[in-house]
Amino acid sequence: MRKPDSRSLLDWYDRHRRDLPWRARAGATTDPYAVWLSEIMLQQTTVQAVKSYYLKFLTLWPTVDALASAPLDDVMKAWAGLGYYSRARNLHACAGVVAREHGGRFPPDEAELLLLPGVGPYTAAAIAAIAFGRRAVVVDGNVERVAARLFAISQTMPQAKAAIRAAVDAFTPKNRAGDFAQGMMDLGATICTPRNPACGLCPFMPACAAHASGEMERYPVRTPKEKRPQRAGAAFFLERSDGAVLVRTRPPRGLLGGMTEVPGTPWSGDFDLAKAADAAPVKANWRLLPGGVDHIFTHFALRLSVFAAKARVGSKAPAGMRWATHDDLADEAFPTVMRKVIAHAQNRAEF
DNA sequence: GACGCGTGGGC
DNA sequence: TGCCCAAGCGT
Repeated sequence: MRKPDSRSLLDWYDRHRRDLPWRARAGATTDPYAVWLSEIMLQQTTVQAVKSYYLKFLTLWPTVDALASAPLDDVMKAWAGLGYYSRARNLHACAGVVAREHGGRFPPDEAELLLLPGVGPYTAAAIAAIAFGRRAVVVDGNVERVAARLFAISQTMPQAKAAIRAAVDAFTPKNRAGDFAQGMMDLGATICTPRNPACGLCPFMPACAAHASGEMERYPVRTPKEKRPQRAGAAFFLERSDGAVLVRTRPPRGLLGGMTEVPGTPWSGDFDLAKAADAAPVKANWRLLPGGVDHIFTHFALRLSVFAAKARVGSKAPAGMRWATHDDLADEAFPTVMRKVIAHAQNRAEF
């Protein structure tokens, strides 16, 4: 079997690189702000999901100084629907640090990038390599998979991370480290995929230990996951006759931190629907709507029962809550699960 | 080092 | 359908 060669990957990248909104033309340099913004959005998130958000953010805030000057609420609203909302909070905090402490310019040094909020080992290396041309060892999920297969690393994850990183380090070229990193990621996303890898199109096929063994999908080796627990709760959809909806803001940290929600019960594994109406935020003629809302989070599945009632235009919002007017409803920082609740209630308004 | 943290798409 | 996973980070 041949030794793998970074040159063959760079040649492949020059011919097959994906055209992405945040990616500069071949040979051109990229605005570090654009690289940073895209990398934060791409954390655990698919390219397809990121594209429209990336373009929206660049339009709303073309520079890191503009983003730093924006109210956090506006950033949370613009991020709504993309998930992992602590990223949005850290994004805003990071923009502030870069604007105030670095004169509006991202530091080119990997160790300094690592100090920024929301920037971890992967993102610091990616920005250093892609935006500044520094040699850095860039290891994301794609690179892990490519390297684990190429070198048949048989330890289970995450224990294998050290060996994978060492292998990628030894394999990363001094020049074009940014293109090398993006090439490894493009290869993982389009050829060396988790299932049914297209080995016939891979520049590493003659050098790949996993391909030689015929067990490509065995790598990286993972331990099976626990079953996802189920939780349940109730949401209370109170709508005024002018279309305003009663909402509140979640605490800044934790699940859906800082996002807007319809008031409701806690979500628990032993939710009792019979007692749910006692938790309503105001006295009203609450009716339990038929059906419910199902939503899957990373670590639990949720089923929400939805109660609905009407309120007069003059009704005051209880302490800690507010009315989201009909016209502003679409712009609220609702996470997807809350958009489902609202759509469910509005679709069943006749009940 | 393990866990908490969203959402949507592919098969 | 249920499960896996996606350019990870903070605690």
